[in-house]
Order: sequence, then structure tokens, then C-alpha cells
Amino acid sequence: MSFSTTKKAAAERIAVLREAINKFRYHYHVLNESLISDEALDTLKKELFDLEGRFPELVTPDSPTQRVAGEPLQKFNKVSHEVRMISLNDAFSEADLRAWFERLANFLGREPKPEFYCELKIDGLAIELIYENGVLARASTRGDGLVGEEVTQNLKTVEAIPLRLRGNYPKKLTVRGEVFLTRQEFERINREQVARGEKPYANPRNVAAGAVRQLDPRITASRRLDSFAYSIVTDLGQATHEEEHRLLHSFGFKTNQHNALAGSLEKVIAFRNHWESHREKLAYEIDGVVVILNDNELFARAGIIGKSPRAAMAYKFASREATTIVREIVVQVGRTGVLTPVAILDPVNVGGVTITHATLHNADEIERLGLKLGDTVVVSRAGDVIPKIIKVLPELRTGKEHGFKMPQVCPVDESPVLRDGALYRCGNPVCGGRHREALYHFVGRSAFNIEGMGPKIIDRFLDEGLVADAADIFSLREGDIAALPRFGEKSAANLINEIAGRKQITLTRFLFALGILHVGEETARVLAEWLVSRLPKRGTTFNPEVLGSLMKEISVDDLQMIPDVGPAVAQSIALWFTQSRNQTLLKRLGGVGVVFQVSSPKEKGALTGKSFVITGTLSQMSRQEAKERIRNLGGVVHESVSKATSYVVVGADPGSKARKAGELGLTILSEEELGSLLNVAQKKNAS
DNA sequence: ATCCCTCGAGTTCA
DNA sequence: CTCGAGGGAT
Repeated sequence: MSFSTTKKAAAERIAVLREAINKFRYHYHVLNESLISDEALDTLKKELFDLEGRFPELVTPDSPTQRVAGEPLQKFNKVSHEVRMISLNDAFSEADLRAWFERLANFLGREPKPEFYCELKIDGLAIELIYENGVLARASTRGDGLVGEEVTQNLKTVEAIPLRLRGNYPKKLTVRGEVFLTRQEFERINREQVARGEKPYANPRNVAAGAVRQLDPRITASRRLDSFAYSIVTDLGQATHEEEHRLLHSFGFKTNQHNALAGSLEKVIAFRNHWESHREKLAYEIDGVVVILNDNELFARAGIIGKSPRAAMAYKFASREATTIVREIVVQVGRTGVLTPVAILDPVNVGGVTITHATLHNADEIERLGLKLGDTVVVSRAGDVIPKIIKVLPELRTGKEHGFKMPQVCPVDESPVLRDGALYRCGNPVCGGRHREALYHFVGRSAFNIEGMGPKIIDRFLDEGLVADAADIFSLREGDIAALPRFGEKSAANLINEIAGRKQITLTRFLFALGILHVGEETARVLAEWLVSRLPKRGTTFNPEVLGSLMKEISVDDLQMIPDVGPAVAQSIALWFTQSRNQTLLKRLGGVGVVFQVSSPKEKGALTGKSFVITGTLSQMSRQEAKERIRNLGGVVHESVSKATSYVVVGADPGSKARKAGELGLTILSEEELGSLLNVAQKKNAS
């Protein structure tokens, strides 16, 4: 909430935030069940912290910001830590990190040698282990930092924790580390859980926490926990943090080999960025990196500020979930007249980008979420890209929220709205909003592919009256365009040239461009193939007008003969071609010189019967190009992976399809492998 | 009548 | 990428 807030509004918000945070914490820490993700809860805590920072007079001693961690369970013996187990301050950006180093230099009175020890920040449970005469004597959880719970018996079941030290160990040794579950173990446990008909656990961290606090150590053992050690509390004269890790390793502890020394802040940033993009490759979950001033003497001199050490920082990854507030719901009109509600959000950073809008799909989705205007919501990015509202937090309501109803009339032209299943449609088939979207679609990449003619340009042409429908695009004149403000002669000429070059088009692209309901790329293709096979006498040029008269004669029953075309699709196609408005458009398109390219006969054979799915970004050829080459060789390209898929081509940054392909045990091709497969297929065809 | 597979449509941000 | 729904198989 970066806008100014009145004190009254702040007080109100603070009150609901505290109540909600307390509820979530109680469930999480005491009952070991999470109602909300850690990341979303963090956003709420940060919002409360910021608000209290701006209105310090509103801070009360019982505010959740005034405490370190949850109360220990009653079941375990309590142990006091000799040295308080502190938490780290968080940095969320490069700027945060640099500011931290500047403050540190300031405090020390000089810039310390920039040597940082960087560790992966494992998402697990902090623990303390005490060894006497080389034997594990006591193990405890962090608890509130001062007092934790004794869980020695349980942690003795963790194979990665030595029961007896190796090497040249001191008489007494206190070390700290993390216990956690690998992703693989987590999944195994969840599979068992589901098989028993119980709800799966939310995240590995929760299961690890539950396992450590089991009353029966045999249950802990069945969880197969893992552990890393990361610091030594006992003074053994270690000069650097790096040396501490070497010592830990020599005593027989498991330490993380990815940890590294960084000689500059730039190197720290690079380390953190590297692991942000490679975190999925690790066997366990991490939520950032820990940056520690390597020199132990300086580290000690820097001391503690608040409840965290001054010379260390948790440099977090961008959260993949956060909370924000729904300010408004606007309704957009799509190409087919469907009304789509979109939530306008207070800007919030999720996964490194600022989110301001999120689609709500339709009225049912709003109802399912139980969303009201003014609600606090959890947002994430589906597939790490598209913003999505996951759930509403009714705990944070003040009573001022109000419900949302889909409009009765179209927001563009006020025609009555008709309900069609889950969808609402503008009743006017030539509604201005629909028409606009239809034109965007017409020039789009899979249709006429007119480059340099995006939505912005089309809007201007429409508003200036240069263009009223799709056919007008082809009779645009250079002078008219150049006359528009901020349109040079050069760019006008380029655009005219581009348009002229697109008058020749494949039948498939043309049918798709028309924007007939239920006719997408795939249906346009089968429809085109079918049409070509029953084309009338040769000789006449095949253009939109001829297509129009041809289609007028075709019945719904005929159309249903086409594979993948059933009653709904056939009806929609037939209806489109019987409407005089559309017939006129086809005539005009023929009149301005649009003609169909006779598709080159297929280089049949080599890939016939093979199906492909492409995911990720290709570098050598465009996705469109790859699709065309595969089809020319007789292969088919699908959008989604199924067990019938022969090859999955995986480019850079693949989506979830790559994972699914792996699960189904399908053949995976790299871009290079696809290239050579295509070359081989081409040769085979030639011979 | 019911399940499973595909396709269509809509959407975000850098 | 995801959701809903059309189409075809069973």
C-alpha cells in the first residue's frame, strides 16, 4: 500500500491484519497445519510492519511484529540455548543488499574486505546439536530463539547427523544446522498419505517440522529427514566462516557443497541469481541465499541489531506468492463477445514482476473464490507467468467490501447480455468491442500475419475512419496513413508494402482469420483440407468470393463428415456463411485482391503417423517454422501432451509439458535432435 | 451415458 | 498456461 493512508484506515487495517496473522500463526506453529503459504503470510507481516512503521503510535506490545517465533508445544522438555538462536534480516533486491553493506561499512567505520560466505538457505527447521566428548548429548529446536524443545531421540534417527564425531574434536562442541525433507521424500510421504485417503501435506517444511516433533521416534525415522550443519557456536579459534564449514566437515557433519566464497557484492548477486533460476534442480527446497561476512572477528564486532546479526543477511528469492487487495473489477469484451471480468490489484511483486491485473475468467470463478471488491487475496503466477488469484482471505474483511455482479448490458455498446453456460455474451454480433477484437485477430500471427499492425495501430485506423472492416485494410493508401500524426512516410510505405505482400494466403490461415466461433487453427486446417479435396473445376481463381458461394451450398450434415467437426462446430460454420454481412465481406475481400495460395503438395511420407508437441523457446527456427516443416513431412503438431504423442520437442525454459512428457515416458527431443530428425526425413522423402 | 483427449479462447508482463 | 466444452471412443 504505497498510497497515503489515513490514520483511521491504517488502524482498521492493522487490527484485521493482526487478527488474521495470529490465527494463521496459531494454526501453523501450534497445530502444525498451514492455512496459507509462508510467502503469502510474509507479505501480510510485511504490510503490518510497514504500517506500524508509519504509525508507530499504533504499535502495541501484543502485535505479531513484536515477537520472534511461536510458543513451544507443551509435550517436550524445554532447553535454553547458551547463545540465543537469532534470525536473519531479509533483503529482497540488489538495492537492499547494497544498502546493507553500506550500513555495515558505516558501523565498522571502514569498508571491510568484501569477502562473503554464501550459503543456500534451506527451507527447513533450525536445530542445535550439543556434543560431549564427541557424542551427541542433546539436540533441540530453535523455539523462540531463547528456549527450544529437546528432540534428541528424534534427531538421532537422522542419518546425516553424526552420533559420534570424527577427527580432532573438542571436549564440548555446539553446532547449528537445518533439518529438512528432500522433495523426493516429501512426494513419497504424500503418495502414502493420499493412498490412506488423507489430505496431502502442503509443503516439505511442514512435514519436517511435524516429524521432528513426533512423540514416537519411530515415526520420525520413517520420515527419512536430511540435515546440513552450518555453524559452530563453540569458540575453536576459527577465523572465518569458511573455516567453520571446513571444521564441520572434518568432524563428520554433512555440509552443503554448493556454498561458496564471493569476493564482491556482484559475485554475491550472481550467486543468488544463479540459484534462483536453478533451484528446481536441487533435491530440496531453498528460499534464498544466506550472505555472511566471512571474517569472524569483524562479524563479532558488528554485533546484533534488533534481533539479527548486523553482518549477515538472508537474500531472498522473489516470492512466488503474495497478498494484495482487489480494488476494482473491470469487464472486457472479447472477439466472440464473451464478457471477461478482470481484477485490478494494488501493485505487488510476485516472482520478480509487478502484478496489477489478474483475470477472473467468468462469474463462476468469482463465486467459487467468494471474492468481493476490497478483499485481500493471495496471488501467484500460474506456470510462473500468468497472474492468478488463488484465494480470498475473508479474515481480513472489515465489512466494507461489497459483492460483484456481472453487468446486465455490454460495457462497450450497452446491448443486452445473454447467458451461455458459464459465460456471458454481448448479444450484439457487431458490437464495437467484438469488432475491434475481431480485427486484431484477423491480422494476427496465425492469421494474415500483418506485421506492424498491432492493436494500437488498428485502434487509430478505426478511430480515424480509415478502416471500417477487414477488407478496408487492403485498400489503405500510403498517403492516408502518412497523414496521421506520428506516422512517417517511410513507415507508411513499409506497412502498405507488408499488407500487399499478404494478399496471397493459405486457405487455412484465411479460414482461421475469419474468426468463426469454434474454428481455431486446427479446425481451420481440417476444414481447408476437406474443401480443397472437393474443389470445383480447375481454372477459376479460388478467392474469398468463390469460397463464399461454395460454402453457402454446404449443409450442416456435410460439415459433420469432417473429422473433429460435430454438431456444435458444424452449426457455427454454416451459420457464419449464411449471414449476408459475412457474404458481403467475402465478396469485398475478393474484390481487393485476396487470393488463396494453392498449398504445395505434401512431401508425403517420412513423418506420417508421428505427432509432435513443442514446448519452450527454440533458438534456431521459430515455433511457427518448426510446425510447418513437421507438417510438410506428414507429421502432426499438437498443443498438449498425451500418451499418443510421439515426440516432445523441448526448447529453452520449457513449461509443464516437459515434465508431463517425462512422467508419461515419452521420447524427448532437443532442438538439435529435431533439426537432424527433420533433415533425415527430408532426405528419405527425396529418394 | 460417461470418460478421456483435444481444441478454442482468453490473458500478463517485460 | 489453464479452463471449459466439443467430439469421439467405450
